[in-house]
Amino acid sequence: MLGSMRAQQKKGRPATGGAALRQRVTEAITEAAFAELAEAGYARMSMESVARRAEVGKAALYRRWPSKQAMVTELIRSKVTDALPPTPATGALHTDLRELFATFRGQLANPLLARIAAGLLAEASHDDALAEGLHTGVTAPRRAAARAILQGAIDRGELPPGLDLDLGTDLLIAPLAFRILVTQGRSDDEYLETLTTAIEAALRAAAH
Amino acid sequence: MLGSMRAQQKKGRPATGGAALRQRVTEAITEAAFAELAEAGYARMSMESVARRAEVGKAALYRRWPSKQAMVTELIRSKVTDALPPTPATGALHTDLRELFATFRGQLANPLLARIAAGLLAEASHDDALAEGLHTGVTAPRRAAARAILQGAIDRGELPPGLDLDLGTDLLIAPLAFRILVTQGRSDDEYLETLTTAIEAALRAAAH
DNA sequence: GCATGACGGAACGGTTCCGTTCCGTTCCAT
DNA sequence: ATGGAACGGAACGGAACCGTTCCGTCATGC
Repeated sequence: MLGSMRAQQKKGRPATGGAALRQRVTEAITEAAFAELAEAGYARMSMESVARRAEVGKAALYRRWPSKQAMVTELIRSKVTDALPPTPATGALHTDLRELFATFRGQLANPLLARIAAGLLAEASHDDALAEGLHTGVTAPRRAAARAILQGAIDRGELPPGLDLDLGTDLLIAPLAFRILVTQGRSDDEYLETLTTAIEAALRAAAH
Repeated sequence: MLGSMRAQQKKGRPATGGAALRQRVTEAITEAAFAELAEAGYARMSMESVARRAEVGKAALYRRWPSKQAMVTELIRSKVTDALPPTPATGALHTDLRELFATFRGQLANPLLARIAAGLLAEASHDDALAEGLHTGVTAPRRAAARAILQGAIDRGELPPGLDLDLGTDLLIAPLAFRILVTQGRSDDEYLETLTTAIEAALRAAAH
């Protein structure tokens, strides 16, 4: 998981025994890094503030990652791939949608992650490695899940075969993401139900 | 327009005549600032790089604005309020929507603005003044325009009175903004037409 | 035509940050 | 027990940046 954590077993070294990176320290750094990332954003976050918050020497950071960028991208990647994307298959479009929305809401509800997410999306424009990591780790699997739901509904005849899949996928992601990340309005169960009904109607109409 | 541009007419000063801030310099700074903002984002943009790009002394910047933050917020505000929000009133929901989407697309199509927009949204989380400026200058008028269209359609009986106006407004903004700013997919006339039809259907279904 | 003040350029002090290096201490596998 | 390595803490060089100040030059409005 931590790229630079390998024990650096030099060639003829006896390596009689010794100390290993302590997990408590790694956890403290991780938690502090996410907190700082949420409060300040990537550009304003400093390795010094992370170390201070974690009550850790800065050297402990650089013992684990070679740079600030490496640390952040790796933390994001592991955090995000932990929360695997869902692929509901209830057999009916309405309930599939409802479940998908509930899962998205659950993942975005964490205000820490929500604040970080907006910043990372912007940061990705100026950082190709980060953009790539976000795409394969976050965007792509979620779009794939959304697409699978649509394709299933088409196969069952619940949606027209001419459905614009790109537009359809946008409709499954954009309104909810927008509401939670930008508008920051309520997204309770009643809202989710209305949204589900509305998007279902939109999908049926979104054909060429 | 430029907050600190006032002539500083001290009390008894004769102010016999003299030099004024040269417009060419102001224009060069403005253009350079937007370019740097798009390439680097707010946090990475430096006053030095703006001055360098504009082929201008750094003092010329501080003669106009008291700080980096003041410069950026004021530039954004003036740029954005120049492009006034539209309020289509064609008398029919479908054409109103279509016109609104076309206007949004026109405003977001500028790739310079698009890159800046995502960065500013993220920045706003950490900068209350910027958030306030964006809300009153950008978000609020656009949401008001969207709401007006919906209310008109309700009054004409084209949409149910029970329509969730918050959700409806989201639906008018989120999918298109998401596609242009995040997905960066095509948004040609055919897409806009399909989107219009889909959202129209969603609105009719988005009632309590 | 003449004073006023903006101009480009350069330098500066002060701050912040990155990434490295060095301590003396503490943990841990052997 | 013992030794190797990670630990917290501190300091460092180097770089970047903000905002200010000072120049000699040059455009402009009275």
